[in-house]
Amino acid sequence: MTETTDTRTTETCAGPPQGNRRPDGEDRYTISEVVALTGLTAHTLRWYERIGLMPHIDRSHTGQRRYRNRDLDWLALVGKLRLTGMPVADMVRYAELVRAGDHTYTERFELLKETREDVLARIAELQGTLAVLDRKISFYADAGRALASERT
Amino acid sequence: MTETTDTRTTETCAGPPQGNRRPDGEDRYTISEVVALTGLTAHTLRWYERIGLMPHIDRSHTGQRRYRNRDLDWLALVGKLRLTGMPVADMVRYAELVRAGDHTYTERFELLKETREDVLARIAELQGTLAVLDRKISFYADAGRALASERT
DNA sequence: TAGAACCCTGGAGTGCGCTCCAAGCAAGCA
DNA sequence: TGCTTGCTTGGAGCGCACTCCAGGGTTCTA
Repeated sequence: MTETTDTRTTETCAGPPQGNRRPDGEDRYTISEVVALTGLTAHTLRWYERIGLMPHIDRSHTGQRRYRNRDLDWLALVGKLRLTGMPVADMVRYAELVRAGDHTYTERFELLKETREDVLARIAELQGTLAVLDRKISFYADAGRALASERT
Repeated sequence: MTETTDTRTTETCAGPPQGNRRPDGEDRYTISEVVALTGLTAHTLRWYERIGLMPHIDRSHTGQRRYRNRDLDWLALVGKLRLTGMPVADMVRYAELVRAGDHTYTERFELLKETREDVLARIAELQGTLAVLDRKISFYADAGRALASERT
């Protein structure tokens, strides 16, 4: 159970495996392939690397990036965390913990649990908003019917 | 059923009435009172007004803002919409429709329905993220137990 | 009547998360 | 061989949603 395995190569951790991936060993994607697979821009991918949100990406003999399946898995997790509104700085912190090795397990655990609480709170907030929207929507639906019947 | 009534004075539209409000007629809050009631900063309140997200706020004889209950209701709605991630520009658009009068009912209706769909999609995304987090959290919980038993 | 606390304005500044640019190297192909 | 397309870098720029500032007027309390 290595640090790489637990956070980056088990694709069950970041959603179902995406279709068009190459088998391990031949998984060397160019940046534009990763753009197509993730929906991120090449700018963003390079920026993620610069700020330490990505591990060091393999390079071809001429220095071009060659992403691997585990990098895609990591990007999938980052994408999920981004959806929660987690600041990029916090994700960088998590990435640093992963790089630091196994002794950071508990810290990562705590960080994930806090994030989980945040997500639950966000969902509750959104459901509150949904209730407000539904009230207003039904108000406008009634108003629309009233106007329609006035016209007839 | 006036335009003001439908979107700003019916407090049932923006959540339960907050406790410490004054009765209509004596509802003239200073900006710092609104700060205390909403959690927004005075800067933000003035900025909302400048960009057209607030209606024109009543002024005292010396030009100081005096907010009314309907303004608080509107701010409560804005707060809810903000939680959905709706861009301020879209909220300004909605505010403009409200100011424009009753003939914008259907447009407001459509806007709210779209927002509702967005919120539902956001909730679904967050629930997907929650599933990922739960998988990772239980992984770390197991890893923690394994490390603990190794040590004994 | 003084002093503290509050409020006003237009405009400039901030932090975040990208997004783009310039200048150059590399790879595939007619 | 030239042409097109793609990739590289550090650093500058952008849009959003605030956030703050300077310089001045107002209101409240003692």
